[in-house]
Amino acid sequence: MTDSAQTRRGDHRADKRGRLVTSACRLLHEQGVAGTTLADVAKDADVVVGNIYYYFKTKDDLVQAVIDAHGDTIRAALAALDQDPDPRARLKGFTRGLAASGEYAARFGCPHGTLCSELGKRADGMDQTSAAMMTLYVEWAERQFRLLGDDETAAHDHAVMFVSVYQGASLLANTFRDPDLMVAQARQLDAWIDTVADAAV
Amino acid sequence: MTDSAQTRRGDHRADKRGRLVTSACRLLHEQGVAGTTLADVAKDADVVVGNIYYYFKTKDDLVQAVIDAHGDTIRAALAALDQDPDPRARLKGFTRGLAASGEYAARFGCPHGTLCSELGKRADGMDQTSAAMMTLYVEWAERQFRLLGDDETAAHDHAVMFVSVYQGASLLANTFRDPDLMVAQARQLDAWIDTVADAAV
DNA sequence: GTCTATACAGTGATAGAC
DNA sequence: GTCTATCACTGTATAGAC
Repeated sequence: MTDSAQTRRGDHRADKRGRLVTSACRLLHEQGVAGTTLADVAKDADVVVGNIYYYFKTKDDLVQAVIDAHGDTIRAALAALDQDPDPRARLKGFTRGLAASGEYAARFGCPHGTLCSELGKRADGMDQTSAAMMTLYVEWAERQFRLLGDDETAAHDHAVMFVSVYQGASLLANTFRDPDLMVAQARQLDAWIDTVADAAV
Repeated sequence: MTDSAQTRRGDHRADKRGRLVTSACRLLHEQGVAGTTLADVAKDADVVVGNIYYYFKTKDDLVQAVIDAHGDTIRAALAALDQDPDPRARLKGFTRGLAASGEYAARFGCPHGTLCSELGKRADGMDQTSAAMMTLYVEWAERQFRLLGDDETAAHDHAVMFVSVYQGASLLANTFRDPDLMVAQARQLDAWIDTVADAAV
């Protein structure tokens, strides 16, 4: 994210770095980290494979760039939801997005969740940086529950529950290849939000 | 599971097949499918690597055997919970198990969830067989919610929500390396079960 | 049934010309 | 900055002796 501004400055066709990250973003989601080769990324971005190493020192470096890009995406999406002044409406705006992404999740799961799942087994630093994506979700939800009247620990627990359902539903939608599952779970989540919000006040 | 009886019949030290499945079970969980080589499994099971192919035609065959073994484990665990006559107590027995497996989940995630996550991106048949593990959970929970008074669709949606929280919490506990997260979410799930159960009757 | 040796296909990464 | 060629290595899988 520190260099994403630099990445975007030149939007000429010569912005190979940006194209590599965009392609890697999609391919890592669809095929997983281990299942995606640098040759795959290079081909999709229309870059010669050896040239990747001019922009990224190692494959992990490219993965890191993808994680940073996801961070930007998440921040932007949550900022859009923050337009609404009502915290409960914000949370439900989130679940509306969930339901809408059913087809997507059913095919490949949540891009951030599956990435964390795969990197979570590693003991090097890569697992910690992917955790930052989930932290964005949790802290955002935490703020909403605080505004709804929760104390600090309640807000945290509710926020984790909120994100858990999101991630769990994405996993199950993908496992069962069922987009409607996301729609149904978004409804469940809405009902749960109401019980929590009503109890908090 | 069809040949698990055969596997168990001879418990001599010569039961190499059983040892291979046991080792693969653990290693696939800790390192992922792609991250685990047949050499890893062979070494852990104290079997020469070339010999694996006498028992399993391909690596995917071994993965399939692991999935079948997980199926047996899940069935046994759920059957143990069924000893309790009260469906609500059964569900809470499940969440107690969740809280207890915090350390485990924090290090490597849920063995079944991470397996589904990784295989879910594949388009061959392997993704469907791993889905069977999740079906076991969902159908079991579905039966409990039916007994609590839910109609068919409500029971299904509640069951999926139940398993979603389980899976999502496991993912987050692993992502944040936080065993306590599972304990807190087990409590959240208990509270949710109560609201659902009380509303159903 | 068990083991050794090895074929074979990638895959990440580097060197160096242009 | 870009490209070609290639290295070093790993991983699945097979052949065949014992």
